[in-house]
Amino acid sequence: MKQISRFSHLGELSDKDYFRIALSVDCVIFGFEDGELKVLVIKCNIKEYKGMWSLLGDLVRPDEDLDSASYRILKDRTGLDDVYLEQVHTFGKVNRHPAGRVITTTYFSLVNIKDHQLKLSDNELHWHPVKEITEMAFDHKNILDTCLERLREKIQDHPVVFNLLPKKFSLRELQSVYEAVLNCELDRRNFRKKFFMMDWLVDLNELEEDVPHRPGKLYKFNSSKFAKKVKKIS
Amino acid sequence: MKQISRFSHLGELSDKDYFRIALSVDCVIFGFEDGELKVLVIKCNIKEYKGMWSLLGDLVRPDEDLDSASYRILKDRTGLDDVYLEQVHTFGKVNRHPAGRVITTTYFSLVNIKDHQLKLSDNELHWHPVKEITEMAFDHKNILDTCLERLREKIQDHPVVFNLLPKKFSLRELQSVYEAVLNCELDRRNFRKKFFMMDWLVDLNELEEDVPHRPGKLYKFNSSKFAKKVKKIS
DNA sequence: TTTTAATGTGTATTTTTAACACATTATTGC
DNA sequence: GCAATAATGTGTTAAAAATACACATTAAAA
Repeated sequence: MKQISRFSHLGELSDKDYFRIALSVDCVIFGFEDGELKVLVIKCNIKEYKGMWSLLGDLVRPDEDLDSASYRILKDRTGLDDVYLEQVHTFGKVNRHPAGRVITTTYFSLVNIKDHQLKLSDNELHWHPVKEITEMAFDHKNILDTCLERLREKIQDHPVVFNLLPKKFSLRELQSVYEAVLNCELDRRNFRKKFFMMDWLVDLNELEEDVPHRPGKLYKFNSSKFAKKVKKIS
Repeated sequence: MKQISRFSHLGELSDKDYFRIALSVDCVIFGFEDGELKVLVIKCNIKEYKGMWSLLGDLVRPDEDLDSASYRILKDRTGLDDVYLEQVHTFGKVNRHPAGRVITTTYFSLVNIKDHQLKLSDNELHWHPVKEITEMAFDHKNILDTCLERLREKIQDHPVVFNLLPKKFSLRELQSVYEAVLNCELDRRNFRKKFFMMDWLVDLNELEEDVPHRPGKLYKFNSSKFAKKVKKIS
């Protein structure tokens, strides 16, 4: 490792001291199942937080980009490749990790749970309803809250929730995702109206199957027609 | 330094390897002067970017919180104490710093330039109009752009621009700040209407002095009456 | 005293958001 | 097969917010 000469005016501390901070990445991986927003968590096995849920994370390797690190964690854990990933915040309190100084950069991700059931053989891994999580290891509850808030802002004007759904979905399912994320009820007519106006959907001229009621039309996300001007979901 | 046992499953790399990433903080310090948005920059003296402007930054010390590090930089450089500071993004490309692996967390800050002219004796430090900066050392132009975009979003519904102004200001000055930040013209009547509706201002019943035209009324920021529901500035 | 250049104010129009009800369709149970 | 059920699908109206726009007032400067 070369000298960090840009900071050489700080003579009172040697470079060696500065490399005593570890950098990690934690991923808040959101999924949607049974009408609920869920998050992928794992049982913590360090003694201070034994048995509590924690987020998926790992240390950043010296030779990988920060974004690549989050991508690697996601891919290793879920087997998914083409996922939505967004950096949210970096948490850097001195004592946030009992084992030493670890600063963590957090990302949230949106995946379709059904797409990677296979990988969940690891029974320490678990999809947990976000609403029911009150406590987590480390500062992970705080991280989860921060990412959830970011997600709520994001879906207001960016077409990202499609990542939580299968390729083909009904408007009912789409609305259900919004309601789960925002934790509120939405007016069906206004909801549909807005989505048709925004041009985010393609009508597949197919109907739902195996639903215990009148089947709804199926749509897919229209990736080619991102509306420049976007509107809030009411 | 203790073992980072949470990550101990990663047997293929020793802990030592992980501590070869340095963590820095860079501050995008915005000011407002002569009707322009400015940013505090410093001449870069590492050979790869000799003479180019760079942001104010420093390595994070092992025993200080991440937020404290940004605060320290700001205080050391500007002498200001009670300033607005917000974390924006962490940049972590492997080769972003020529001297080695440095991941940087960036903050933007809003200060009133007039409040700390004294400290600017250091002539490597310089308030530069944001609009005129096309190139910077490292990835700092990218960082500046990211922070500017965040600032633009922020001022839409949060009362933060007051930090760029003196305690007492006219509506003209306030509008001028918005126009400088958003880089657009605003309708004076609508602008005033909205601010009065938002209840962010206190009328001081004083008039501007030493202006070469009819003096406007002076206001101060109403810190006690944060409106819950905020509106976009048009 | 006149000119200049800013401050200060109100209304009408358009756009967006929010509230709201009934007919239609496929499934389920009798 | 038929009735009951539970969802889908659709338009209008009212309220709120955003936008466009013009003229009288005031103090300084000429």
